[in-house]
Amino acid sequence: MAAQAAGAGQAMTDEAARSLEERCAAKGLRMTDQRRVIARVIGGADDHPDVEEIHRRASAIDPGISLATVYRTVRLFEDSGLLSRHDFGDGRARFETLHHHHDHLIDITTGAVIEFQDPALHALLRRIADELGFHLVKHRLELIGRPIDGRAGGANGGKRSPS
Amino acid sequence: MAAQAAGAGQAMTDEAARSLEERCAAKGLRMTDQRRVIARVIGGADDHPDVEEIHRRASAIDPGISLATVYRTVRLFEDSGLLSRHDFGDGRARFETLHHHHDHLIDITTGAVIEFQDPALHALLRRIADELGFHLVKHRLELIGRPIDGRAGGANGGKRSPS
DNA sequence: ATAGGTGCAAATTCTTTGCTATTAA
DNA sequence: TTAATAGCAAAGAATTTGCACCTAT
Repeated sequence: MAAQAAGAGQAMTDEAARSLEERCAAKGLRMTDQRRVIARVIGGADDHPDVEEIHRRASAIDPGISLATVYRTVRLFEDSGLLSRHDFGDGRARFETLHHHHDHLIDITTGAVIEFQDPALHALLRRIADELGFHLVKHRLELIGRPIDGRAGGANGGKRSPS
Repeated sequence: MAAQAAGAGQAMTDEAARSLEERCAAKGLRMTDQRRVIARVIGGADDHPDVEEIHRRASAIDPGISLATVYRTVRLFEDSGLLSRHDFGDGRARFETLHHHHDHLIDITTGAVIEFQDPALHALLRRIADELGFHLVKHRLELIGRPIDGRAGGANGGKRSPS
């Protein structure tokens, strides 16, 4: 089987959070309380929160954090190569830590996001770019699908459905 | 060769414009002067203009057309299945008529958009969705690439660089 | 000490909408 | 005729920014 669902069962609630903080520090970023909290929130998320959701979760830990700071921090982390930003079709940007490479399939009926990875796909994309005379720097890909009757939610390994 | 650049040399300045107008009428849309002009602009474009650019080009033909009308028309055409909307990373939405299926590669150095189509890619995407338990409804894909030295602009068949 | 960060509110940017006058069918 | 449309300006939603005050390093 080429494509396999990924990202469902990783135990990353605390470990990845700390490593995001670590990676921030390693990048030489000034670590304020706010950034630490935001890093923990994003690193500990197993979904793809938008800025407001990150702010909501961060506020639960430290009520003083402003939305502007979340925007600034998320931008900073992205520019530092620690986060990736996604556009799932609703107006807002969604974020996740940059762990293993994967792409997303969006359930058109629920909005749920399923992660998958497929080496053959990446090889093909690289080859296509190459044939057009380009070195593939990165790509944006979302599949939009409708569950096949009978095996609908099966691939969605316990992921919270994002509204 | 699997992927081939497409969309560069089609003679569509007038023919596709008329056919977009025709398709609008065929869909039962009320054809106002504004819609006719906007249809001609979009149908005649060989690039991927955003709303402001469409408005600019439409205004050159009929100065009375408002931006709001362009937004409404573009939305209408999209909902009628006559247009596709793209997000190339800059904030605004880009549009093009829905002709043959293709995807886009964006030159990271210039922002130029190269169209390509690759049947093997689409087959693979369908298969991936299928393996995850989904019927592939549609997909969003952009490759971001850097020209390989020596054969840089070669694949870009006379396409206007979109700022 | 001080360059850089934060909060707040105001500003931007892209897009949608309420309302009245206009028009295609 | 009359329901749908256009223009205009005001409203929204997401994101950015100016400024005075704080704080990691």
